[in-house]
Amino acid sequence: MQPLTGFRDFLPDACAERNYIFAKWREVAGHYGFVEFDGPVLEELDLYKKKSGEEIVRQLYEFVDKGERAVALRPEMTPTLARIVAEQHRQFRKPLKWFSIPQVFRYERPQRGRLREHFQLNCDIIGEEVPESDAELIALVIDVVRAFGFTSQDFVVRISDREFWTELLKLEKVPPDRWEEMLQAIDKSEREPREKTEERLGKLAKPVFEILEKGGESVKLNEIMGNLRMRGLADFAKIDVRIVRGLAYYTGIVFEVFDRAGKFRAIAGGGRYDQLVAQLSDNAVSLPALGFAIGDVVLGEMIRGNATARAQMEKTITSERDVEIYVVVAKEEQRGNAMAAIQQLRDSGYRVDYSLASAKIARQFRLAEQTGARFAIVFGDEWPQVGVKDLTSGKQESVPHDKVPSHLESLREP
RNA sequence: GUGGUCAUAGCUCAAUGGUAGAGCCCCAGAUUGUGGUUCUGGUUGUUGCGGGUUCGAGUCCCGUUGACCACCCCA
Repeated sequence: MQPLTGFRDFLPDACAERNYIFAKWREVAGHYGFVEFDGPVLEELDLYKKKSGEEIVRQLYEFVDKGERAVALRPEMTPTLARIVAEQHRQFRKPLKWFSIPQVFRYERPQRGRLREHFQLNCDIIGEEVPESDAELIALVIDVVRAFGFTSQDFVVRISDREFWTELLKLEKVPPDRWEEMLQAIDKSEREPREKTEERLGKLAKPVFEILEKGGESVKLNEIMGNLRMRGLADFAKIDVRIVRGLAYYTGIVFEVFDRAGKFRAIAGGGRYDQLVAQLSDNAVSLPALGFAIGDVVLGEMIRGNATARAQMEKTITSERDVEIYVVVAKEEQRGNAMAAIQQLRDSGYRVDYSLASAKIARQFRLAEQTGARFAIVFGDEWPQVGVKDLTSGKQESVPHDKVPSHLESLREP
């Protein structure tokens, strides 16, 4: 039996990596004053339809439950957040700075960096419209990636502004109902042959390509770059108006994070969605909002593909997982005394392991080695003395059993 | 949804159409109380599944399931 297509088992090594990633995410979000929330994995299908239209249903894990409700596994966190905020925002001072680490689902064929489920860090600021909030959010995404050991040599945030393009569309008198189509064409221009994009854009092709070739900018974009420069983060970001993002709900600044080597798909993306809360609450509540998401799959691939990031991860995982003390029961008659010591050491906060079944001494030492223990404590004929062995140096000392805790403390100091 | 590549031991992989193997891991031993390196021995398979061709199929053909990669789409 295997897991379903596109789903993962997390064996201990994979689970340790996942926990490492989550811990870094929580740590950095905390540095920025964000607080964690969560919501249901299952939502009414309408929540997603309302936001993205019927065609999204094709990629949704969607079904009718036993109460005949049309439901879907969450494909992203933003609609849930917008729903919660529309209902509950009065309880909280603005702006809200919230993050979440949801597992999200999509029904599509798995491929590199993309499965049918993954975890993502979502960070959102609700109720603030000044560009400083856009800069703050971008600084956060930069610091999230930096936390894994990556530098400005490894990744870059490409920052754009949908308003930059909608201004042009207004100027060129393109009817608003065709804006989304035009934005999609610009979004695809990097990945498609020029002729195809020209065809999509029609009379807009000429001005758009002029801008793309000489590089666009705006007062707002320059202000955000200036803000990042003050933080010393300018090397991690650049203005790039080619970024538009596929989702229809973005209204202003949008950005995506890429590895500089271009080996992976976008590792994070986000932007401003000032209308979404109003849209989901039928205009009962209107709050400006912005957020980003970064997934665990591509980030994990990138960490494993980078020597520095990988070493940092492995070191952290090892130091948190290895047991510190392995108790060797050299004589079965000593098992009772060993158990008492094990309980005491565990109460003191040590990670302690031992062989549940009786085993030869050599095997117990091999197990001590394999669990990564720094010390072995041998219970045998010397009782009430016990042997405390430093497994790194191989040196063993005989210590009265009741002096073991203080002896370990003295060895631990340096 | 479309296309390509692949599927052999727990893991990584061999095997001209002719008796299914290696390394790693695991287990046991090398004068009965001390790990890492060594040496010796051992366990492990309906060759993903179902059909077909053939005297004979892991190998060739068809189907199916799954994996990987690309496209579509992008949260």
